[in-house]
Amino acid sequence: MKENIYRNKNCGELRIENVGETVKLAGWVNSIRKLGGIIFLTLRDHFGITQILLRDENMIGEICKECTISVEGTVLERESKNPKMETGDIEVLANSITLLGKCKPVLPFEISDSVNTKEELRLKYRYLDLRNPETHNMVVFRAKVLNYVRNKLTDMGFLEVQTPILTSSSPEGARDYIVPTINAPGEFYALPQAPQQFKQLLMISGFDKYFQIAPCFRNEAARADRTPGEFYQIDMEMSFATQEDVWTACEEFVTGLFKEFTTFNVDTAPFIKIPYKEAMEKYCSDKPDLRNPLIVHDLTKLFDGTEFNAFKEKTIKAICVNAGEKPRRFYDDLGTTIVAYEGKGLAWIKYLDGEFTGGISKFLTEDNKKELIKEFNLVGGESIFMIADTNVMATKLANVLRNELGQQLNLIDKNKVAFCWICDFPFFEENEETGGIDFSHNPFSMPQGGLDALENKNPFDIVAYQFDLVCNGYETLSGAVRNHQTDLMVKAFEMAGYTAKDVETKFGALYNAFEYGAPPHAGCAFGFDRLLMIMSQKELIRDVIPFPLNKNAKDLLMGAPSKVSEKQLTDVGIQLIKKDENN
RNA sequence: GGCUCGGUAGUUCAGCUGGUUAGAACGCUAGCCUGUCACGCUAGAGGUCGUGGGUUCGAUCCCCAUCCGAGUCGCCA
Repeated sequence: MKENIYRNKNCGELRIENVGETVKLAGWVNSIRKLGGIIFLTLRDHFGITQILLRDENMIGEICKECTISVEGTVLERESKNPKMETGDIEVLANSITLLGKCKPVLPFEISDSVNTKEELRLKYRYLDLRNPETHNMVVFRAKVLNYVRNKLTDMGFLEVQTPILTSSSPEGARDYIVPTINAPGEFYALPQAPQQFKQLLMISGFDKYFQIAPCFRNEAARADRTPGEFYQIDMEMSFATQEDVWTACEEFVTGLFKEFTTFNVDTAPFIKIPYKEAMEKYCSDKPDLRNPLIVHDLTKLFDGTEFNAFKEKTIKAICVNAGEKPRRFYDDLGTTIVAYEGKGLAWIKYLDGEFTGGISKFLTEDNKKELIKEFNLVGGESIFMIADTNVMATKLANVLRNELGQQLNLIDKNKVAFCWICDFPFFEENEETGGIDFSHNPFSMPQGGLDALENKNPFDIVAYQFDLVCNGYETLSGAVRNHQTDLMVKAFEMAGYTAKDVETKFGALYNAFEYGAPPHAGCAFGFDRLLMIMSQKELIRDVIPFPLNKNAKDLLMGAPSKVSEKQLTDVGIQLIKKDENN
């Protein structure tokens, strides 16, 4: 450390070898312990904590916890060492102390216990929360990962390109954040939801492989694993590339990442591929947690013609598992969970000593029993959980049930990281309200079978070169082979109810560019914050973001969003509607 | 926007069927303490029970409204 007027060493580096040296440290007062005659205080900075010994009580003056001070003194070997501290063999006997920044005596929360404080308060005083080594280290970890991402992708031949933040509104997808401007009152920029069009344009410009740690903005609601407002993607695109090329590149990148920063038992490449349709059948989810071994069975056919009213004319999804000796309460609570997700209930039976017991067992016919034994290879001790509902609801609830059983029966190995590619996503989906055709995922992706498929296949049977990388039940990446042919694009949009003119106005830049020789290209984007969340085993995405917005996309520290002056509004041609007059 | 849970001291929480002066721990203040490291001991200060209304002899507690926060559904191509 370069010496200056405040310090010549940091608070994490002094060891037994330094005994006898005169040093100068600066940092925050972490704790003060007065023992009558002598005072121990610990000094904390970015690098660590060192104990300071004061032999003169008067030296403490008005210094209290969390003041910043500079201490000049001699390194001593401690009389009683502390093996829990890295610097626990030594202490610094203070010759002089300078108070640099005074702190109020009562803090909004104790720094050492900040993680147990109400989140609202932590966010309002985020600068104090970030003094806690646990939160502090998260920011350091994030920086290290960022650095690795840059180096690794650069080594792999990707070129980092920054694309505009002030750009134009994209009509598809999430709602935009819009930005007014004094240059064109009444007109608005939009913040990018993703650099999608720009990265494709870069491919058309002849850049071979692109990446960007890209800020993305979506004006949508938050979840525990989804920050509202803004987030970061590791955005990638490759020209003259196939789906497999993207998979290979991503597997190399992501396994390297987990190996570098975690000690988890990570799946080795190549990761297994599961077509969307199969994922929905086996797991009732397009983001299955493969650490969970449970498989969903469809018993609709098995119960065809049943006299059990709750099962009549319903889709039946079932999970069979040996739940061990669980009390009745366990089954009831699972049912409550299903009802909380708007299910009608949870049917269950147990198979013990060759007999079906409990729950709805009395409604089973002899045929039902035989077929159940065959379907699940029952040997005894199993419980079968069944959901009867509409196809959509039964699928949704079976997913809830699978996750719930996985957790409650401890079937999930927390030390494992399970990856899978979910591929062959449907290109179109039915609009539930109008019955019309909508793009199901990404209108820019390439339909498998090309123009021929678009013209001749049932639209809902067409799948796209479109994929997600799922990790422990989280969607960590979404990608696709792009559609780079204008005739295909026009046809696809036409099927979804748009005209060629619409395509040109909405995606003008990209549409025009495709007419000047576009390379076949493919790419993807990782959710950077979500990757960090998985790597650091956090349950809240806010725990991996230095200055997160709260659930309602408010910045409690800076007070954003906030009102602006009349002049600012006039400059950009905006007049606010008064709320009271609006009702 | 819907649903669920929550808001009590600086912080984390308890507070019984509605009933005397709303408690604990940590933190803070003062005093004592020369080897602590979650230091210890003694004493003390600190409350608009989110806000407004209602029921009641009486409301932290029950009801209504409202604000704030979290989770979740919708939403997130």
